[in-house]
Amino acid sequence: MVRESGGEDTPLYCEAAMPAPLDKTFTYSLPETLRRRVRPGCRILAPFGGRMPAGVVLATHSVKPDYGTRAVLRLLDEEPALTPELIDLGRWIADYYCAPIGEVFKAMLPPSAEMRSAKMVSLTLAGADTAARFLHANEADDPHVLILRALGRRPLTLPYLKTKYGKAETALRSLEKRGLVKIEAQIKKRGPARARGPRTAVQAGALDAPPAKTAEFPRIRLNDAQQAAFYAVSESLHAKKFRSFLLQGVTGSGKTEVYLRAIEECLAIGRSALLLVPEIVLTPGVAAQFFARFGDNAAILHSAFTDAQRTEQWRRIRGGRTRVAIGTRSGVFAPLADLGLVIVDEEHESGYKQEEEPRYHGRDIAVVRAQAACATVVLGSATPSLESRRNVDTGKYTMLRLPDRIRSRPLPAVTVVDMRREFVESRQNKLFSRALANAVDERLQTGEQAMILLNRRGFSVYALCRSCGYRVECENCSVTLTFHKREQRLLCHYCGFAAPPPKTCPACQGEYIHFQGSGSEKVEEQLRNDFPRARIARLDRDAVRGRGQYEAILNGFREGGYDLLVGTQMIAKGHDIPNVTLVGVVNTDIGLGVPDFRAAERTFQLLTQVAGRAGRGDKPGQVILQTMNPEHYAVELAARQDYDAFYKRESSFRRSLRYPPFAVLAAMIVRSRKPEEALALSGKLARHLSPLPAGVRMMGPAAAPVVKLRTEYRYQFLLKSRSRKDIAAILKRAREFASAQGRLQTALVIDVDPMSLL
DNA sequence: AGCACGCCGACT
DNA sequence: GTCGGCGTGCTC
Repeated sequence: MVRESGGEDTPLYCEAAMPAPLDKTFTYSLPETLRRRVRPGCRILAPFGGRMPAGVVLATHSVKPDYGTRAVLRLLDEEPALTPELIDLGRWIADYYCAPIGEVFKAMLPPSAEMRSAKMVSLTLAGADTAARFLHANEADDPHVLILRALGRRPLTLPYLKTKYGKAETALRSLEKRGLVKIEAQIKKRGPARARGPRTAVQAGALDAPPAKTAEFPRIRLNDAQQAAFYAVSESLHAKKFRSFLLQGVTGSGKTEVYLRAIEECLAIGRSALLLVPEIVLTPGVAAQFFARFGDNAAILHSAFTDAQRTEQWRRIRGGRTRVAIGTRSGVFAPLADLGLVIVDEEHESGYKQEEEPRYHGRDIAVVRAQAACATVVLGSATPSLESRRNVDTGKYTMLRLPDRIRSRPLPAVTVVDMRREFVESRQNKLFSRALANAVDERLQTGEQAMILLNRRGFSVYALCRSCGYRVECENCSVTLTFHKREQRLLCHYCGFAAPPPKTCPACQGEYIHFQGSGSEKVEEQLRNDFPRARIARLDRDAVRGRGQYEAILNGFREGGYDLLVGTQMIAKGHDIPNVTLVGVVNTDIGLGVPDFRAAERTFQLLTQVAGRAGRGDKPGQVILQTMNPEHYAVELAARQDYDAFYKRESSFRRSLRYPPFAVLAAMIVRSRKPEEALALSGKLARHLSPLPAGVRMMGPAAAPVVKLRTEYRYQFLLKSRSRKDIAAILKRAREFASAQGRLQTALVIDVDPMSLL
């Protein structure tokens, strides 16, 4: 090991995580001016390949590497952006999830950093000469001339020139070749962003809702169960040791109030607190409630904010100006110092899992982070994930229950309608059973409201030719296109591809194209048909295109502007509308047919959740579940609102087939634009990995349920084992194999603890 | 992932 | 002859 002398505490090099899908870190030399200023956790700009991206310094040292180094160009943070605690967390994530370390650290920071470097185009001496000659030329449409003229005034960025002038790319290339301009990766003029004075998100206009006054959200007296839960959490907070709780409470049992008290207690002790919520729950209304309680001491991290707003909120946390952060998935990386409490609300929500690199689970990271910080973690849900619930059984988590709805509202009465019998008895193939139609009618008479759920977007599931059976498929994915009637187009729900609905069959020119199956849009239309006087609103991804639409529709419904609300699972999430006394589920079976071991769990959770929307006021609620599988345990037990029985039943299924939480699962997907390449590589990988250690089972390679996704063909492996160590070792070998195959690193996707197998 | 470099068809 | 397509290989 060669040590150079740089003085005791003046490092000569830094190790940095750079944004590329690579497992390694990169060593840069530090120019003299930066040697004392660059510290672990700081962001830097450094030359990397042909660009100048932002990286994160993980360590500094004076050990000369045995390869040449390039110098850090610029320091972006005088104060480290990441604490040592978060650097360790990032390293852990990269290791645990087999994720490229640079991608991990990029995901841990607000998004603006990357934008600070850009390619600059400037004139060479010869170029300046030529530009001067063209100054008064009249060839106004030649991009070469236009660009030279523009550059004659000052250097410009490449992206700017590309948007301003057509064919800029081509023109610049030839200008560069002729030595008239030079293109260099450089940083923009702007200096390192400086922290501004303290401003809350409300003041910054980050939220649409008016700043609420504290009086609007009075402190509610806790009931006995809430009190007991709060005491348990409080005790743990005071102990300042790592401890995990699972807070199980049915919808409306007052979990939020327990969270708020716990956060207050944590602040009183002098430590900071973090609350994670699923994307959909973090609306301006929720944010306002939070600000009302914690005022300027709260920061909100939400992907719906602009980059500038997110950076602003992040800086307030990092600067210690706020001790409470509320955020969605990536909020788990909030740079709070001295963290005492982490709460994960609706911990079972799949939205906590990031479905792109790095594929981490926000809830699981929350627990790991809490452990490292000696903090208390509270996972809350009405329908806990099997993983979390099992951790109670094994003693890792302490269970806290809130069994009652506050003010003792009764649980709704649930009816299961067997749609097979319905057809036999009514001889009609209708979307709504007689029971549901009658129940809706009743609500319209009494002025009460109803929610109708069909968990699928669009109008119909596919366009089918009556003559030859051809079904219109996506150009990029191996799935059928969904018909969206209002927009009059066929849409791919996987990649967004859109096509006009064909008038005749593309395969046989047949004239009878039939739109088969039903989505939320058709439910809406059918309701308008059957109940012409009802005022109907729809809530799904298509209806909430613009900012604030979600809230607008929901508020309209809450305020009585509509009688019926139709929608996908979006209508099932966290909101309280007292006048709703009926919830109808048109087709409970949609999720059950999915080839995924979590199908039953997801169905149970959705049905339980949506059923909880009925009768939250003083009026009792009614729930009608239409199904072809009335005997399926997910349907039956959701109808009985019996979580414990579901947990038992589902556990025995998972145990016998060795699925999580009784085994560790990892998915590997080999992908390529060429189907034969994907197939060949997956075969090679399988051979490379065998023989597997005892106790590890590998399923596949097999075509992924959606073989072709976004123009790529995918073959899937599933690894199952009791031993996480064994799985990790295999994944490591798989990655090394992929690297050794050349440019194929990104051809292998690894998903540790996958939530979805599509 | 970007991005540069390099080697082959169809245009001025 | 050049332009520009995208296969190949690398990034301290």
